Amino acid sequence: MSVHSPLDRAPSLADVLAQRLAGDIAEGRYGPGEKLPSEQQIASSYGVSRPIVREAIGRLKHDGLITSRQGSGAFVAESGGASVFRLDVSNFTDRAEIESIIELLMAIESSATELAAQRRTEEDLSQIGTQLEAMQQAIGRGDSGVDEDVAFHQAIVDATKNPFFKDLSTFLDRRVRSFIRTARANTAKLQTGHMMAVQEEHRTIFEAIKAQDSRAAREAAEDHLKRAAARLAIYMDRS
Amino acid sequence: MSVHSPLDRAPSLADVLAQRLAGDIAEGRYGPGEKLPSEQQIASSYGVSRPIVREAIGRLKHDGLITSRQGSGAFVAESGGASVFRLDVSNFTDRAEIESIIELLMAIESSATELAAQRRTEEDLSQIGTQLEAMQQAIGRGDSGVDEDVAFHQAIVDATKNPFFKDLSTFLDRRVRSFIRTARANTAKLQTGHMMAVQEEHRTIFEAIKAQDSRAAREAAEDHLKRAAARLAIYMDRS
DNA sequence: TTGACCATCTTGTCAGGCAACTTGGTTATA
DNA sequence: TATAACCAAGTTGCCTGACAAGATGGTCAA
Repeated sequence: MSVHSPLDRAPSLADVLAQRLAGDIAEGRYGPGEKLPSEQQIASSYGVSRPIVREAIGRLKHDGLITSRQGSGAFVAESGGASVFRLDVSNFTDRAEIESIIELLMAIESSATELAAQRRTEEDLSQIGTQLEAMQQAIGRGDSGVDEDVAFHQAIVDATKNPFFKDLSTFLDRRVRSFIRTARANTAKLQTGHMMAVQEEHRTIFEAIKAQDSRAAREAAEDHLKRAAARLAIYMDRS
Repeated sequence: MSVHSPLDRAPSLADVLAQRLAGDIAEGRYGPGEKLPSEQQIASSYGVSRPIVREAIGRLKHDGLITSRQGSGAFVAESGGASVFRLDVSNFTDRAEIESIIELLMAIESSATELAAQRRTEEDLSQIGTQLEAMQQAIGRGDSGVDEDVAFHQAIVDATKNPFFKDLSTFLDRRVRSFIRTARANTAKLQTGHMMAVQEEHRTIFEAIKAQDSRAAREAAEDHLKRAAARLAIYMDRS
């Protein structure tokens, strides 16, 4: 039984207009700092109403592609490109895309673990330890332990004090978590053994962070993530 | 002489409304799959007009936070959180933020270099080699070589065949590049020596990728990026 | 009980208009 | 002539009102 994707509706006019304008900017038809035509002109030249133009421009503004000044006009943002990066993983069914995401997650988390080992305070360490313990108890209860697993990694990422690592990791974790959940549910027989292994790997990471051995922390994280990815791949091959 | 930032204007109504709605969703006031109030209701309850509500909702839709169906209503996206990640580095003046970005860039590029060593085709290798050569010629011409430097790393990231690495790295490079440019310009006396060193480090990376030695590639990339960050830090301390 | 049908609600789009702000030229003054 | 005040046109920000298209729930007839 498969869940139907929400069958992508016809994109709204504002959508296609925003995309066309973004394309025009990307292709350099409007250079950096250049003034865009007025909303009226855009509206008439594209054959849509001004509210549509406003909506499209508002979107580009939101993405940092353009800035507008009341009474003056809308201008393409300075210095090559947006100030906002959009990571769009909406088509989450493609296996290649999932693997790409997991790769990105591995890159982030292994680096984060290394940094965490260098920077962790005593409080960070206690937080991570708490999550490690929570995972242990989840195993004892026979829970899936996915939430505790994610929380453990989140605690590590928090210790880097780098908000970008944190936000990106939170986002990627969210996107991957449902996969992990179903994977663990569908491999119920192997679950206990797997989770004991996971916990062992977590403990190795924890000890490295505790010892502030960044190199060991990175290697332990890489090892753990590679194994985790392999465990996930087994599930994906089966389904 | 400092360039004034465009002195952030009063945020538009749609902006603050979008932020409030996003906050409501993040805090779980509207659960996943739940239906939002109608545009009319939102408009009257927030004291704004419907076009403003439309603009705000359109923004959230753009970010994958909600989906709307004509005739039915707007619904919070399923499965915890957006399908689009926004990396906002608009306040690029804060030094801590710059360092965080550089850290992220280092994490991405060192992992990318490792993957590139594993996956590079002959064509990838020749592309990377071409950029290495271009950098050499830029040094000969006395150019800054920033563009060639970036192109070299881009060629490596391309070889990973991972679009997320590529897009993220392109974006981060763009944001950091202007800094590097000014840094090299302001350290003109050290420039030649620095660039020879850079080129040497690049060659080490290239050789590792050529030999498909992923471990050596990662270490060379890490070494190079750490040195690059240190060179940048020298400039930032001076300014 | 079941099926067709319709009133109602909601979103998508449009038209027109007013207020606030910017800009460039015009005019009056020193 | 040069300068300063001023004004008119253009532009964005926002609003009201309206209609079309699609979805939903209830009603009524078979």
